[in-house]
Amino acid sequence: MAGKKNKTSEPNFFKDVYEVVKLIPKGRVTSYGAIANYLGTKMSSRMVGWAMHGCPKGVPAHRVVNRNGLLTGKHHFKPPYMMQRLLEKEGIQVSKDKIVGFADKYWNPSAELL
DNA sequence: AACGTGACACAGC
DNA sequence: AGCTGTGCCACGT
Repeated sequence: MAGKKNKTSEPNFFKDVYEVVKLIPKGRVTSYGAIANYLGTKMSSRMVGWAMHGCPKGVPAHRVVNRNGLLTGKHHFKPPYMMQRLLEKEGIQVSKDKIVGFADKYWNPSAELL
C-alpha cells in the first residue's frame, strides 16, 4: 500500500526545529521567535517551545531561550540548572537565568543561514 | 469534535 | 514598568 503515514500530520515542523537548533554554533544562542520566524511561523513561537518537549538527543535546547534572553525553559531540564551549566561551559555567561550579552551572542538563523 | 494547555511574542493599559 | 489579553499552532484528554 501507499506509504501513507498513520500520523495525522508529519512532525515536519518539529523536525525543522531540531535541525535548526542543532545548527546553532557553539557559544551562541537564539530565541524561539527567531526559529519560528525562520520556519515561517514567526508568530507561533509557542510551537517551537512545544517542539522542544520532544527534543531528541543531540538537540542543544539549552541554546534556545526566549526573546528576553531568559532561560524560561530551564525548569524543564533535568536537573534544571543543567541549562545554565551547559551555557557557561560553552562560554556563555548567565546571570539570574538570563543570558549576559544576549544581543551579542544572538544567532539569527534567518540571517546566518540565509 | 471541542476544550484546555504550553519552554512565546506583541499590543494595550 | 509590570500585568492582562490576544494570536498562533499543535498535542493531550
